[in-house]
Amino acid sequence: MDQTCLCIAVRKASRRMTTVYDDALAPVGINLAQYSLLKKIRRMAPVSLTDLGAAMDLDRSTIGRNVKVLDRMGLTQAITGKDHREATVELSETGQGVLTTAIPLWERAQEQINTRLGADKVAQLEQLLAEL
Amino acid sequence: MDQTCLCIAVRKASRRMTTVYDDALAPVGINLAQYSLLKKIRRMAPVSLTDLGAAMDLDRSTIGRNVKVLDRMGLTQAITGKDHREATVELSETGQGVLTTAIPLWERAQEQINTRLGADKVAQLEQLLAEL
DNA sequence: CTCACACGCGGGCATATACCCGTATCTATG
DNA sequence: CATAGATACGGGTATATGCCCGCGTGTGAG
Repeated sequence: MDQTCLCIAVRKASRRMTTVYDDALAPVGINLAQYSLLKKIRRMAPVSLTDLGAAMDLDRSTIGRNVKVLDRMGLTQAITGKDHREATVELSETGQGVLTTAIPLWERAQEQINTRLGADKVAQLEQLLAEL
Repeated sequence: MDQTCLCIAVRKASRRMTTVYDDALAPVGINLAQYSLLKKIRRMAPVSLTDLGAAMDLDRSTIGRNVKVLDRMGLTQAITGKDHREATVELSETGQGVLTTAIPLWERAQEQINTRLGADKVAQLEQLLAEL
């Protein structure tokens, strides 16, 4: 008997669900990870990479690299503060526009999942995941 | 109000849980993704990369690259069949040994999650994830 | 004021993952 | 049998992610 591995199940679900959101966001040229990062930056801006990492539960270096991509896309910009160690970032105007456009697309993906699973099960799932 | 994004929650859970399993498996020098792949190869061997990909819900090229790593580690080996297009793989003896050693470690990680969440909630979670 | 230590990052290294294209091989049709 | 179309991969390209190391910057203890 093959014991199911919760971790593998979660990873698989993660991949699949990410694809749904990525597809939904494709028209604006960003993926879910970038969307998530943009939203966080908007909320926290101006924010250091370290703080972003802590808030998103991601390694600082990961944030650094991902922000670099957003920078290259012109969606974010660095701000120079007093502490010359910090790389503080905020959304560019383009970034704000993209995020605004992206939100309804993201909501559509949310609805897609809600429809497929049912709102109560989604809530249940969120609850369980939060306990991990 | 910040609507929680199920996808982001799943991704976060995936990262965190993967770390737990990766740490548990570290003593044998493999991570969860590799463990999962080795187990699948053992069950299906000799198996083509395409079939592995289908079984694991992963892109074929991803399987190819991941198997290459296992190959380099000496855990798997290629078998030449009649169809010269296929890259059929199976576990090496070392790979079998590593997998055998890894299983108890993996089980410990399973237990860790079970303890933290409770068996019933784990079952619930698996159920919900399967519906995605 | 200085210097040791803490802090914030970038870059190196490695894996995981996906998509696309080109090549090699097989197969089935004419 | 010859060739068009289907298959199976490998490699290129790009992102996401983590860990570790080294460098530059801040800061507080003496």
